Amino acid sequence: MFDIKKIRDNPRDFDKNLAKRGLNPNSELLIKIDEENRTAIANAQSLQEERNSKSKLIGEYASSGNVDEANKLKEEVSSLKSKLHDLENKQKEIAERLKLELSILPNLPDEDVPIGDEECNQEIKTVGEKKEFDFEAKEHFDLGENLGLMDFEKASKISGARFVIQQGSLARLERAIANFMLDLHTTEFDYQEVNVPILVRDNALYGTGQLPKFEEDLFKTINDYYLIPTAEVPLTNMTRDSIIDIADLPLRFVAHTPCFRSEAGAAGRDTRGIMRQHQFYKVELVSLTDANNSKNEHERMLSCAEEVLKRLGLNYRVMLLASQDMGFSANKTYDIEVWLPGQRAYREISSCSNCGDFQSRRMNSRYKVDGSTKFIHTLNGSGLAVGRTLIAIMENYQNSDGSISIPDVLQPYMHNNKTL
RNA sequence: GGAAAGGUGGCCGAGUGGUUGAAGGCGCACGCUUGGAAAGCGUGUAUGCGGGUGACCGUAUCGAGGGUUCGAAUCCCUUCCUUUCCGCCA
Repeated sequence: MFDIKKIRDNPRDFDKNLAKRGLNPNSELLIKIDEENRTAIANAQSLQEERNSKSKLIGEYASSGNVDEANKLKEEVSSLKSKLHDLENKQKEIAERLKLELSILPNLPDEDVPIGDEECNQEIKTVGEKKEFDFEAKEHFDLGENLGLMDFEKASKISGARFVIQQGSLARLERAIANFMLDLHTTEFDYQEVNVPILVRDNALYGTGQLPKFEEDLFKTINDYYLIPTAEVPLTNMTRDSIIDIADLPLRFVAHTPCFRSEAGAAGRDTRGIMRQHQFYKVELVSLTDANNSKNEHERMLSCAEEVLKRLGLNYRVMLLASQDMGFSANKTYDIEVWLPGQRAYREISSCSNCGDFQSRRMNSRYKVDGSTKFIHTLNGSGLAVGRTLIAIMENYQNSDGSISIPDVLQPYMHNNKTL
């Protein structure tokens, strides 16, 4: 969400930044609505002033017993009412329209974000080596089904497409992955573990930017709750409508939750396996910082997510997303892509975004510094997507007999077994 | 699900129709006092919007939205949230 005053002051810069996002210039329209709004405010206010001052007089006349004067004024004010009502309604309508126009605009890219679509994403670094096999590496769903631990058919009978049932040691491995991540982030990286609601109201989703524009990506209950598409929603909203002392920043939260996505626009993509499910687990990192520290925090968050992959011995690369490939609320995003030998491709396993004050304006999350209040900066990142980590482990640790070795760091969570 | 009580400023809390943006307290800031600190005393201390170069003026905001009224924190309706009791329940 943008400050209309900034747009008013610098419309050309604003439009230039929109262009980086691949959007048409918009400042002219916004400024026009804003002007209408301000005119409407001025009109309504002058009538309000008249009403207020005359009503005060009525009070004075009434208390001094001057009934005639009071009655005369009452009639005058009465006659203002319908006109004032109309003006106020008109102003509200305009203000709503302005707010809607502003709320569907994405955050603008930071200056070091490459301009363009996903072709322009920049590879920042690669860590580790692609695993080589002396046999043909299988994809995770073949491995899982062959082991009898992954069942898509059974799941589809219960819930339809894009669901899976995992059993036995594989179910345990997924839990182990999540526990390992939570332990790492809480004990080594200063993140506080939080257990959050996974049903949320529209306000929370508005705050993080999923609403009003992306409702079709969400699942909604018949009682108007939404299932969270990511724990970013509840975690970031932890500071909604509040003012934090700068001494208490940064706040770092980590949560392990199921995530629910309708995958409305993804028909035909990743239809096999657990790559793209309606329901999946994710360990999510959220940091809330002051305006001066979000850039550092962003790098730090990326390194926290990377550390998970390093300790699991997985080959990955870090991509700096181009302006048109970033999510709605982000001003800068790093994706971490893990190497999947079965697919022979790098696939996204984490996305770490700095949202600046874009979300906090929507949530009204502020901090206090030297007596003045400012909007906090919000950051979120997967640390990591649990289901996709499971895929990576299965494909990278597969053996020629179809068994899967368990990475060293996970063995303590797996009864010290070495394979499944 | 039934019954009831509440939601007021950074925090606590008073306020049931009239100059109340809102008493009082806490906190915070500045000043006085002190060798220094504490205590004490004094002064100040919400936010958005509109207008003005500015001092400042106007307007809105007492959970949210609507209504009654010349005038609403105060009355009415709707809604959200919190708490208590009963019922049910993982």
